[in-house]
Amino acid sequence: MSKSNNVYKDAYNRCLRLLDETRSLPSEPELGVLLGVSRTTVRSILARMEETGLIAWNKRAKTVLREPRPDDFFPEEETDTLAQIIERSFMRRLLAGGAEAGMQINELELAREIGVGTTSVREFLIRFSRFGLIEKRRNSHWVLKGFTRAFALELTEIREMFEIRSAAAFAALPRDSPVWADLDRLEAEHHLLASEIATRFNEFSELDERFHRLIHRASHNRFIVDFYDVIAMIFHYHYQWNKAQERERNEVAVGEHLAYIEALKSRDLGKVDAACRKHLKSARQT
Amino acid sequence: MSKSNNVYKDAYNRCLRLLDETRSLPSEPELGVLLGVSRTTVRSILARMEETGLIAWNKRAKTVLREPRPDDFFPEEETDTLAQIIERSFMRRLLAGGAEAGMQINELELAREIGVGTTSVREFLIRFSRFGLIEKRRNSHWVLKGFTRAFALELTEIREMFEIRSAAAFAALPRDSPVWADLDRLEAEHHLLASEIATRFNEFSELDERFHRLIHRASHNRFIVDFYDVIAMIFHYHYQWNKAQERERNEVAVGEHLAYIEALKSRDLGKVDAACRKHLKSARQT
DNA sequence: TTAATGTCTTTTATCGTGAAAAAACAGTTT
DNA sequence: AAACTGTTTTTTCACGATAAAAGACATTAA
Repeated sequence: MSKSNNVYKDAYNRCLRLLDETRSLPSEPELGVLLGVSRTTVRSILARMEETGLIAWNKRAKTVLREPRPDDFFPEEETDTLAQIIERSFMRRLLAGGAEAGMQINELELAREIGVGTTSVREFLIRFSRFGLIEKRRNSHWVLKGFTRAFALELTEIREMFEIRSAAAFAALPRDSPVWADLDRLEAEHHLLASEIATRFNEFSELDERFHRLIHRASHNRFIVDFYDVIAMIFHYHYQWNKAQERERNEVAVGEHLAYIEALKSRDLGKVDAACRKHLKSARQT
Repeated sequence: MSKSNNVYKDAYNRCLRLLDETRSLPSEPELGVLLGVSRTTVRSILARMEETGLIAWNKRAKTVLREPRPDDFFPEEETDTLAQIIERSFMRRLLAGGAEAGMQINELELAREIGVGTTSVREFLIRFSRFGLIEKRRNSHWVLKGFTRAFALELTEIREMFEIRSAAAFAALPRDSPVWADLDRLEAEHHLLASEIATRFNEFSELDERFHRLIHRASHNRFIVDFYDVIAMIFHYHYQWNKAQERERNEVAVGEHLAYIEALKSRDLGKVDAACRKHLKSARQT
């Protein structure tokens, strides 16, 4: 079992959803772009669709024969990357079990527990190390630094520096920059969400991330943009863990975002700074 | 050839230098701490030293029999980590050959060229990616982003933010903090280097790194401290490449450092800020 | 009874290998 | 000739295996 074919399975599932919309599928290269996979994978997908009677495939002609049924889909859990699987297991362990600082992490044990090879675990840990939660002892084990208060404060400090600077850069962008249209679109989504906050409050975190990423991108600095990965990762797991007053918190945040957007659109640096700081301050509480 | 014994060889060489100073070696655990390796490795070293007639080893007694000769040492190049070897090859390729942005990086090709397994190259690239010079396409190759002017500017922007903040934190440290003694020591070293700048100017880069790392550490923020790795890496290879007016540049920098140290010692935030900015400004030129 | 040495076990670092996926090449169709 | 399909080659991803190095346990000396 050297490599799972999750790329194929995931693309297959997404391709099934395309069948609902059309009578016939586009060309192989076009499908490849659409699904974000190579033509090799596209052809495997088409081959199976033909086999299961979903389409008739003859060279360029790919006619849809029937609607996909639920059992045509591959199970969700088979579409995950190994990296995702490892990350989830690791984070669960970290959040659920005792995640005391100083604890040592054992590659082999982790690999056995998750049921994957050691190489994948090693590579995951190396990638994960940039989040500042673990550290490597040369020729030896990894050390957990813990989800401590100190960590949160250090993260927040950088976040504030970067966000304030990015917001200023954003406001200074010329009127004809395409980001203003993006901002308008996000503003509309915020209004929509605000009006249906009672039922859709859990969709906020996704919107939140898109909004902040847009702002950070205005810095035109790869280190600032990349750092948002750290923030996003922490937010992601923090959300899953701490659901207390989620609705209220999100409602407040939407309001702050709207004020923040307003300030950005005014292009008044003083206002931007104030709105940004206000939002960050309330984010800091959690 | 699953794993080279460079840890052993390097520790062996360092242990040879200890023989000059003493008549007999300390206990195994003590030696382990001294050399930074496990007792297993210490015992391999002792075993070989006994074999080559350097010491007489009987349980606790480890008497030095003769001075080490040059040919007792393992060749320098055999003491390098695989990671170091890969990094060097990679950087040489990057700096020497055409390092145009957008170029693809091929794991397999790199591995073959350097003569190592693909796993090691992969792990190196993952670690290296945090420097912001390369980027991964999922399930596909790495893309080189290039040593461009933009990269230098983005790096400088963050560096300035972090350094100014760290310097302020440094100056605010209480009088009884041990860092002041460290600073005094560094100041003395700067004076010494300044007086012998004609012959020792190439030792500056090492001093420079220690100085800035001390300041960054005062931020007590792991992200700031870790970021200095990026700066140090770039400096390291930049120095090797651009030796023009090295002496003059370093002489100026030593002077700026001394003024900077003076400002820190005054604990006057205004002065610190000014000295820090001045130094960063001239560093920016290059 | 503390701290060393001697011995055995576990973990890390690295490689070769093979399937999945991408990419390159060659031949067709419009 | 531009864009597609068919076929072959190359690269990435992940595994198990193995030597180096670390770590744990048992024994002995001071």
